[in-house]
Amino acid sequence: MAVTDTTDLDRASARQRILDVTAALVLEHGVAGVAQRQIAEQVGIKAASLYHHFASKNEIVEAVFRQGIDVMERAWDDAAALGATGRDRLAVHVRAHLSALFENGPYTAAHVTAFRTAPVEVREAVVPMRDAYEARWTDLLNELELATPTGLSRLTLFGAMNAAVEWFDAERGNLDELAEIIARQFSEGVMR
Amino acid sequence: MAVTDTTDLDRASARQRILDVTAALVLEHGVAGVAQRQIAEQVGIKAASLYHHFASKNEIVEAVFRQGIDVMERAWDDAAALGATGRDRLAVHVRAHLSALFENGPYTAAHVTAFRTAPVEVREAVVPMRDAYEARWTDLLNELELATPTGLSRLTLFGAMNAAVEWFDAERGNLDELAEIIARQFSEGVMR
DNA sequence: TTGCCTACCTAACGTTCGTTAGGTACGGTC
DNA sequence: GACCGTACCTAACGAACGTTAGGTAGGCAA
Repeated sequence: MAVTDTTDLDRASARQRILDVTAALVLEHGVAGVAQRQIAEQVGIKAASLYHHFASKNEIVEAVFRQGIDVMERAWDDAAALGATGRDRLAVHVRAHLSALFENGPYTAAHVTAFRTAPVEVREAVVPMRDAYEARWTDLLNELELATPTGLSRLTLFGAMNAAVEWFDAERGNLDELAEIIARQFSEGVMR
Repeated sequence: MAVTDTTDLDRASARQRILDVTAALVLEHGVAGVAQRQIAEQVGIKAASLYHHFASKNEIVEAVFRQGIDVMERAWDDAAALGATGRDRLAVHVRAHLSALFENGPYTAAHVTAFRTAPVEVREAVVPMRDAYEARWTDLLNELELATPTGLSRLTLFGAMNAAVEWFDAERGNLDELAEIIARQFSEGVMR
């Protein structure tokens, strides 16, 4: 008595279309700057129909933020599978984070720019997922034994990477180059 | 027939109180997330009375952003007056930028976090002022002859510094230390 | 054929938004 | 004492907000 495949796909794709346009709008205007009527219009439905897929605006925004982390974690896993060592390991993961920001939809970019000003309930619901991703970086930086204290280097490194959202042009820029430069700046003091 | 001093002061201080609470609220919630009634309440007046001091919400926000740049430029000038050379020059100006972010009210912090998602009209009006501040950094980094191309190093450096808004605790943290660490990370390749 | 589920719709709710009109109380100027 | 500008106020405007109630059209199941 399972639901048919087509229904599953339709339901999933409608949901995904809503999240796609919400992520793009949130990236541009912030959470409070996006209206559900605006989301609905770009999806091609009426605002009230959003409630067939999500229970509230906050729930949509929360799903966008979660997917932003999903994208980062998938990029991390792909990078880890490369099996790089020492300084290269840092470069590879920096490249992966930049990939999440620019090569997999607006989710991660929306997350890193809009999370801080989102409603408390949304933030609190997403914090555990965020922490898990940050912990991966903390572990990596610890293992690399940088000259700078791990906590600080993670925070400034995140700053340098995430700030690219404000200026990097995904059409023209070269992400490999950017990743190399950022990794080099942060890898003084790597032991092995 | 000049207006009396007390009136000038009152007018200026009322205006400044409005900007103070607006900057703090914008830093926390973003431009779209702040209502004029909320600003007015914290100032201790009614929303309609804001129009005695500013012509619109956008005008208030624009004034906040401009003051954010003012604070940065004053900090820059103070730092320049120290007459440091070589690597120290970078450290001194990094420290100044952090001072603007954390030691002179919420203006600069509000600017760097909320500018990107502000209404176009507001952004366009403020862009020339922003560019002037950025040009100071471009010149400085050019003179220091870093290994990394000037354009990129300015952008990642701004990222690392501004990101501190998201995590740095002005009560507990040490800005001198943070400035030292950031400057060190970005000063590999300084010639003299 | 009937009935149910899905994916939307129209219409409207109460609230909040930025903004305007038109006061009032008060300190200083003539 | 009449007058005027300043700094606020109350009241209200239309528009937009998130959200809810109650449809409808079409596909699938029995």
